[in-house]
Amino acid sequence: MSFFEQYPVPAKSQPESEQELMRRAHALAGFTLGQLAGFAGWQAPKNLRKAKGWAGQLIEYYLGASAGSKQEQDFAHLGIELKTIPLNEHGQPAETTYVCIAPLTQLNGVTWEQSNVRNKLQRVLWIPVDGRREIAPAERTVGHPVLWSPNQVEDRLLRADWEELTEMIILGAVDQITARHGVAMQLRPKAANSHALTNAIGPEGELIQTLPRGYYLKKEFTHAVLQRALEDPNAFNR
DNA sequence: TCGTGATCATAC
DNA sequence: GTATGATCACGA
Repeated sequence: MSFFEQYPVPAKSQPESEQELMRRAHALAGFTLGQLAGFAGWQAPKNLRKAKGWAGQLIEYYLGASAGSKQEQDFAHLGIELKTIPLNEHGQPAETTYVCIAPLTQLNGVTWEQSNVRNKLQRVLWIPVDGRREIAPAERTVGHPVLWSPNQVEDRLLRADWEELTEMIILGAVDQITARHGVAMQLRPKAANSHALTNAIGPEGELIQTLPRGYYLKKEFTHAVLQRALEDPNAFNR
């Protein structure tokens, strides 16, 4: 059977329902990134060193994510955020997962419920992809999708980390935050290079310039999320 | 070996 | 610069 018989959807079109999105996602499982790239007329890079977002953008294309640099979920009309997650030889996340840019000013009164982190993570479609570096991107296989929403325990973990980090930012201690802060989620540089600067709050409450930061999910947390899906296939059904 | 800090491509 | 998509790469 040809790929297009299994995937009779005009790529790049927006899925109209969660069911359609999931049908598309399931149809990608088992194919390599090279096959999918070929069907789409894309060229697979030799490695991801200068194409770090390539796999994510290829999956976006097939699932019909509204491309763009807008600060909202990939499927805003469905309330779903898309994340490709590279797995190592043990089936564990090979990388942390970028969530969103961290606001470093005008945080007074912002609550977890209003935060961009929570908005992005409220419902995530995980697409596991072989992330072994010794294998060429074109040979890496796409896995079965997992549609996840944080359970109470997960939400509390994320909230606690967000509140701790946000508190430090508000108190002018952003430059003392390292990736070691946080249990499930950490704050790390998110910039073109280490010379990039953005506004933040200083120790005396004054405006300072610092490296732009982003929120990232730690590997262990993401691993637990994916593990929960494997142990109970119905865990994330609604 | 692996996590932290650094970095790459692209759109606007 | 900010925001999207992320992974790289070196020092501990």
